[in-house]
Amino acid sequence: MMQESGTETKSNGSAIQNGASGGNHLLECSLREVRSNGETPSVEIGAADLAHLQQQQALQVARQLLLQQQQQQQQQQQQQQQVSGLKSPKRNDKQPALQVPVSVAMMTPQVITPQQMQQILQQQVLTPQQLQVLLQQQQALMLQQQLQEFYKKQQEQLQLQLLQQQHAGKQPKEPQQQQVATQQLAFQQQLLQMQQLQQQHLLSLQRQGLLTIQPGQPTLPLQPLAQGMIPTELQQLWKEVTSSHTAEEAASNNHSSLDLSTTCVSSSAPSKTSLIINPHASTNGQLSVHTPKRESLPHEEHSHSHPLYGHGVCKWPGCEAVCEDFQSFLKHLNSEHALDDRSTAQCRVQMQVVQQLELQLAKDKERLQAMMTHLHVKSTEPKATPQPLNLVSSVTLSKTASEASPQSLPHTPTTPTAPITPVTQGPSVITTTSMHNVGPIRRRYSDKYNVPISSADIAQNQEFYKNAEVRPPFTYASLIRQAILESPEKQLTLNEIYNWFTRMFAYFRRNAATWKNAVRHNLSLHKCFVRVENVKGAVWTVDELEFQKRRPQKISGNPSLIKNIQTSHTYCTPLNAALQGEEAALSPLCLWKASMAENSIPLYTTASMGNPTLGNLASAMREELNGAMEHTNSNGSDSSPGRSPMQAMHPVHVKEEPLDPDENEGPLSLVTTANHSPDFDHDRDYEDEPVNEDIE
DNA sequence: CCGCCGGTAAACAATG
DNA sequence: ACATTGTTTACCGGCG
Repeated sequence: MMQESGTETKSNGSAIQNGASGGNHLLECSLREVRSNGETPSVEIGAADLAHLQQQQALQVARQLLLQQQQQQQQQQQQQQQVSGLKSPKRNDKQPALQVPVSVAMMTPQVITPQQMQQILQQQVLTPQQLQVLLQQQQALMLQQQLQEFYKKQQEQLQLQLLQQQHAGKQPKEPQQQQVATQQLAFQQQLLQMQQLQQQHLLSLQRQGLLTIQPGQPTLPLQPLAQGMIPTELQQLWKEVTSSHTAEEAASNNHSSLDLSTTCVSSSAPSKTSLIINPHASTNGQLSVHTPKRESLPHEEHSHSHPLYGHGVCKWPGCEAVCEDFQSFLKHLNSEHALDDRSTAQCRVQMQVVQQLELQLAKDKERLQAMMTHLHVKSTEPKATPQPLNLVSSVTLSKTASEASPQSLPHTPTTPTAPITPVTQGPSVITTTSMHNVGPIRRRYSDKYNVPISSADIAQNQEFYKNAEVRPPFTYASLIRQAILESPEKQLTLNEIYNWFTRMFAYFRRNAATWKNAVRHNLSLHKCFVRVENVKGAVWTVDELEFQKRRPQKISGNPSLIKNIQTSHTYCTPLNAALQGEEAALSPLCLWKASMAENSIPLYTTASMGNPTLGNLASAMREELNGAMEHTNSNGSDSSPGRSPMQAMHPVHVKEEPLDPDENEGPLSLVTTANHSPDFDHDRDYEDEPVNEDIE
């Protein structure tokens, strides 16, 4: 009925309806939502904006790494080619999964130098899989370092200010000193705060079991990560800064006076450079990448290395000021981002961003693991695997995808390939540079592309959509049908259908108004949905026959596909097989799978740019690979996916079973249950939940 | 180019 | 009066 959808509908409805006049773009909607949500309580500054910018920062790091890796991979590829002659570009990933020193590389909490990386790569010590992990670790570390550096700079700035004040106000004024002291205090408090946050983060990770390590799997060096932020270290840094500043000062004084008030900024800039750079850079050998060398170095160097500067733009969260050269950047940095409330607040936010990223990273890693496991499982199945994937990918992406695949292979870090099986096409998916699809919403998809599935797959796919705010590549009709069929009674009220949507798809948790309308529209429009009067109102059921009537045309197109589908039945659980027997064309189960393959590389991320809940890094990476830089994936992996397994369900209002064609529940539901996903309608599951850090 | 399909928007009625 | 549910129409874009 209506009583239950309350909150959600209201909030969403208003949010969207207000602005969504003509534009039928969810993108816009999501943007709007984000915007309206930007005003999350906690943070004073436009959290969304900050988050977005900060995300970009993170992306920057990822980008660097990716570039590195790509280059290295290219080299690697070249080597291979040299060795293997003209051998088909289609290297079959059989890469004898060298179970080698991964441990060394993987477990080391330190950032591996490019050289080391290169060595590793050249020696082919690592499988792509391992590389992926490594990459992720590296990213995490880089982030940590960035943050660390950030803090160092803050410290330095503080120090600098201190110096300046001392200089400027030669007459030591008590108030000034006090001020400085308080600033120091404040900053130290921040450090402590940071520590606490970090610890909390760790704890939460542990609670979530993210810290538990899968046996053979090298996991994130969380420990080291945490250490990277540890207060003691930071405080040590602080000390270093404080103690070394004299030396610094001396050095820098050679070039300019520190007195900003009297000296024009340009002259002070270099001094800052030197200040910013040195002391601590050395404390942590890993920082070499980012640490600008002394001022003697060409500006390019600086611009390359300063994490807050790039592409002629200040990358301070929320800033984006244009600075033609590094010098002016430094000026800007010091003038605009001095140690004040705003900066510290931003700093705080950045901290949270990093934490989010870490969390996300962990999750994504888990997901990756699941994906790989999944593929592994699948690999045991005959030929099914490779093709479908390609098909799927080519569907959403471009047709060039399949062609591109061979070459592109090396690029894909996410390739689940190696140790597992010849899954050749992973890459193709990733590499396809088609971005026209980003545009989002419309895809014609997997309806047609059915892929063999195992129940495990389904579960994982479900998990995927539950967490990832990716538009599911299914038609509304398919989804509605699925929802209904999943229900114990094969019938649902409208509201229950809504709830199913929100429960199963993060995407629908976010973009509410339109899809509800669409659901109603579909229910009414399609004959296959039958409205049945019920005691407690009306429920919707599916007329399978009707439903399938429409399908045949669709799938008719591609014989090979059909073939796949048919073969696929074999692999489906008996129940599923029964179900699929008739509706191979549309079995949502298969859809799940297909989409999964498709979406493991969410090109068409629902771009909600400023989403406070950061986009997930992996997606970002993929996008990077795809060149789709502009579309950040709002992951709404709001860490609150399948919660509320609530098994208690509304007592049966069993009425009629209009259709028995399949009294079998699809395996989906089986799996679902197994997977703890809340299978039944619980009209409140998500409504009371944080469903929306976004939806107001 | 056309027709089909699916998504979106919106108007409207019925109902609670 | 309002929200929900349900129906219907129109339009758009992708695709075969």
